[in-house]
Amino acid sequence: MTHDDGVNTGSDQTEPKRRGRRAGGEDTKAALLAAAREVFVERGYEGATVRSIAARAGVDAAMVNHWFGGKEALFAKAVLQVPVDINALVDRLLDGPDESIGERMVRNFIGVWDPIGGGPFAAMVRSVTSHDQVADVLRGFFVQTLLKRIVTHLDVPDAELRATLLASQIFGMGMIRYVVRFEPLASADVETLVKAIAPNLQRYLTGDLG
Amino acid sequence: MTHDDGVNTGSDQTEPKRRGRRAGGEDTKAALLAAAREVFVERGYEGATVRSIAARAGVDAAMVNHWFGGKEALFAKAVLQVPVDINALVDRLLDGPDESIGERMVRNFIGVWDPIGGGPFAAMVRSVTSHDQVADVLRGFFVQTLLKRIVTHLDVPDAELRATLLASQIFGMGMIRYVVRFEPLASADVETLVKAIAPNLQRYLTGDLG
DNA sequence: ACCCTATTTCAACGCACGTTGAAAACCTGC
DNA sequence: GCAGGTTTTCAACGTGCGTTGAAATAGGGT
Repeated sequence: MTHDDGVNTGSDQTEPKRRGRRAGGEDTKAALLAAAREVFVERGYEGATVRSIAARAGVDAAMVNHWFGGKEALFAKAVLQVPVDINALVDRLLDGPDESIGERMVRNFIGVWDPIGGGPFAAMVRSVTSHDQVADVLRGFFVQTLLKRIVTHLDVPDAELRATLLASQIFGMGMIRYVVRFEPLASADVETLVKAIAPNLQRYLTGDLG
Repeated sequence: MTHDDGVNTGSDQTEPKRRGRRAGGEDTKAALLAAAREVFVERGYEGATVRSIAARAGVDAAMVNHWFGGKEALFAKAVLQVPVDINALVDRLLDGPDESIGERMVRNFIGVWDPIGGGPFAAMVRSVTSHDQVADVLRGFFVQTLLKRIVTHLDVPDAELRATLLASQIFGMGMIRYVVRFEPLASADVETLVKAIAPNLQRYLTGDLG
């Protein structure tokens, strides 16, 4: 509530918007996708209305149906394109000595999410917990592209268990830092977190679990 | 969509439901609370409609307003009554040698959430991520009753940081096990998790973070 | 220039939501 | 057994949603 979408692009003329095809440079399909990513991130699936997305894109709500066929389809197209380039991220993680993978994980995770403010992280969690269809998609996605690559790179027993333990610590750090915001972890600098958390990740990766 | 609430309690008589006060034994206020907890857990705040909650309770939707004053108030009453008795839980955690607090944390956490299926845990997360008002309440609650007591019991530097690190690992384990359900962690038995996670918790509690 | 088609806005539909006021059924105290 | 209050259902309201069909406007081909 109490939040209005700023749509005015300056002109305060009272004439209705012109219809018909836009001037050359515009691409409403791309504008809708960008707006959808923003609004889905801010409000979650149910909270993000087609009308607000269209308003953000500066376009009529009917365009969502015309270009994507409906809200559901737009959501699929928009969200499944959101995830950061996970493969490149895993490359960076695995590139280097195995003894410092934990440290690189902490640095990369914070390096990715801190600059964009953690909002998208909270949105991802919101999607996972509130929209079963997308939860399944994201689950499969993470398991296949992230965990599987790490697992096959490690030459240790119980690789799958180690990978999920790893995920639990990273995910938990994200929850505390970006979603529930417990201090002082939420405001701690990278070096502090690396020194505190990396050794525990390292133990999950290559240490003795049992 | 495509999901109907089964409300029929057997009789297929076409006569409308009788009005007026119920027969003696019933307590619709309690029935609404129970139904609300279930439906809020299953669908989240926005997804849980007043009508579906009332239907689950076998009662008219207007009862929500009559007994609680509205959906918002019902949500507050229902959700804020969910949390397990945290104080008793902290007692159990701190009762014993400091060297095995980590192990007791894992055992107690799993002992609490596993029997109730993890659904309420997912609901808590859903509440935190989708409803700011409740997020604040829960945040204050956890910080004051859980973290503060552990912090004052520990005689170590950086107690607050240690407490939040602890929370990150426990919370993350809950997310992986109950919400996103990554295997094999989601199905691992308690002993496996104790051996894997407890040492890391113990390091956060009493180890060297520097 | 002219038609044709793609693009866009507009107005309206149907639906589901939370909420409300009044009527009906029940219980309690006298 | 009747009066008064409590509990419950019912019907309706207003709102906002996603979606739809038609009208309006622009560009592209010939």
